[in-house]
Amino acid sequence: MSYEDAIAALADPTRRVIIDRLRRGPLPVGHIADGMQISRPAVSQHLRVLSDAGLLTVTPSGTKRLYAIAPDGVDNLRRYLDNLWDDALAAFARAAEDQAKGKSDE
Amino acid sequence: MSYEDAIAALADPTRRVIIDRLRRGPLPVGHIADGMQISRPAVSQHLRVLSDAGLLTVTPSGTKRLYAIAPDGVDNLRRYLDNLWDDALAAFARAAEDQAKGKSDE
DNA sequence: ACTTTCTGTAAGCGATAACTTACGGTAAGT
DNA sequence: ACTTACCGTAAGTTATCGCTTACAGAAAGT
Repeated sequence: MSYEDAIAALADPTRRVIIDRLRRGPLPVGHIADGMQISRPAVSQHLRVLSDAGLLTVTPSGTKRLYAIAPDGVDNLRRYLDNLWDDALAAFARAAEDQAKGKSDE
Repeated sequence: MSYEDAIAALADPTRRVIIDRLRRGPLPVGHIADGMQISRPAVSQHLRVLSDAGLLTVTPSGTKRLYAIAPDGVDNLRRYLDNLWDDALAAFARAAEDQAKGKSDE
């Protein structure tokens, strides 16, 4: 749910591959695992992590389970980075000013 | 340098604490480590990871070394998430449409 | 009812990551 | 020249993570 879990989930390359496969739309587990170099249970475990992080939603459809990217989860992380971006720019500008005035540090 | 390294670096809670301490401006290593519950060498190791990921810049100043957030590095990650956000929204809208038409999956 | 399909979970193993202490090295002050 | 302050790196340990195989369960078809 929190952006902390989301960024931890997206830190894994394999999970980003899974996310990439869901960019076009929802897919069942088997279809996601097809062509991947890891076992299907491994994919299931990754899907669990992504779901717990609020990045995916699940909708059962018969025996299949459709996974889809949850926009809200992505937005959480996006806002964190936007905030960090703003602060970084402000600090950068301030440091440039201070250096022009001759101050080096605190 | 790449957003992959950046997201892996920011996945660690301790490294996010370090980033938070640099939001107001550049700081030397000792000042960053003060008040933290891990040793100073541990902080140094984290700073190395963040630097390698392109999230920090280093400017030697006497015996001290000033670390600062690199806006470019943050922006890399920001763009990745903006892209993912766009795709997620489009896929979400398409899935809602498809469901309205009665299609369940592929 | 039985089989098939699709999926989640448990147990166990190997690799990696984060931490510690100890050491080395550079810049400034006396 | 010597000391002090500040910092990075090496070596070693412990915990966590990602993977595999094996098993269990639910839904649909025959």
